[in-house]
Amino acid sequence: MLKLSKLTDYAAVIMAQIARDPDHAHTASELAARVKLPHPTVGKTLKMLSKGGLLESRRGSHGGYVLSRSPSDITASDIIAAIEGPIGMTECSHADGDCELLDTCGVAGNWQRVSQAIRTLLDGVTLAHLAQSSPLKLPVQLPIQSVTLPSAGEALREH
Amino acid sequence: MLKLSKLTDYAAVIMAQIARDPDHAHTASELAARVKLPHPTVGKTLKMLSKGGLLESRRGSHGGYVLSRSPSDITASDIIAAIEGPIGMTECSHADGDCELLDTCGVAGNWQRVSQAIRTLLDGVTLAHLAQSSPLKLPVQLPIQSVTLPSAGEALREH
DNA sequence: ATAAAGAGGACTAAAATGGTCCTATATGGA
DNA sequence: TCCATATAGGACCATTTTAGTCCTCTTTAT
Repeated sequence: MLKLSKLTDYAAVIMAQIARDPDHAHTASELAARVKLPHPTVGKTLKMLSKGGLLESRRGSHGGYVLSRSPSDITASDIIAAIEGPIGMTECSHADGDCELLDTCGVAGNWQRVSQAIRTLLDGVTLAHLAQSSPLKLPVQLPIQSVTLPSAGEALREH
Repeated sequence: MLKLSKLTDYAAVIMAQIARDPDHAHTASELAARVKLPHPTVGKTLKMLSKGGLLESRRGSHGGYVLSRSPSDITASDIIAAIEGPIGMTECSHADGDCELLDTCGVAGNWQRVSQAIRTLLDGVTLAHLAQSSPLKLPVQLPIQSVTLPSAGEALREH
């Protein structure tokens, strides 16, 4: 279902919490309590976000985590990539893909375009957006169809 | 990684095969040979696509599968939904979600918007697009940012 | 020194996924 | 009519992925 993993989901919620109070460090236990999830799980998630460069950590007493950039400079793509690795719909979406069906497949290139479009979309959603409590006011119909369809209709007739 | 399942991947390839030769029925064995995948797996995939209303099946000798609509009326969303169920990034993206963290979460509504945007994007990609052998010529940068960002920046300052 | 924190990784349990196979049913043709 | 060829619909198992826990080590403020 193109679903995010639970960990990614947690990550978003946790990042949003931090973003709403960005001026001091937050510990794993504090966040676990606020988000009502078990401490070890929250800890793990925070470590991944930190490794992914989205959080700065401070060890020792009075330690914790702080955003490494402003909420508007952290994107949904960043968060997803930190937990799940590079975003792509198919094996062959990333460079290292070694799909031996490539010749019979015939759709690889097109899926890659679609992946790219989704990535671009997620690049446009920032932590600042996610953290705001009232829903984002995106237009229900994005003008994507008008971008992809005309060229596509013609392209179909190319061969 | 927002990845499609392998089955969905197969489904797309198989649908594309059929779309390229839409005028007669294709059997599971024929498609399996063409796509170089095991017959049982292809059979399973075809059954799902048929149950999902994307293929019409004819039983018995000279049976097989035909597209139930024209390739330009079958979308990537349709294919994904037929194999993986409703498209949504999070549990709470669909109506039946029963996430008990909703109050502490604070990002649910926003993820739902993002899901919706992705769905809209995938609605705009048809089987006709996927089936064409030369890559879709989507602009690398879709103008999504210019749609989502301005309103979002203001929305942030609302509270 | 000590208590409070994160780093890193090993480990287990549970769930999803991929893949196979079997039986039943429908259809066309000899 | 009978047979070969298809799909329909599940049951089933193996594998992988995911979620979650735990332990030990290092860092840091008091």
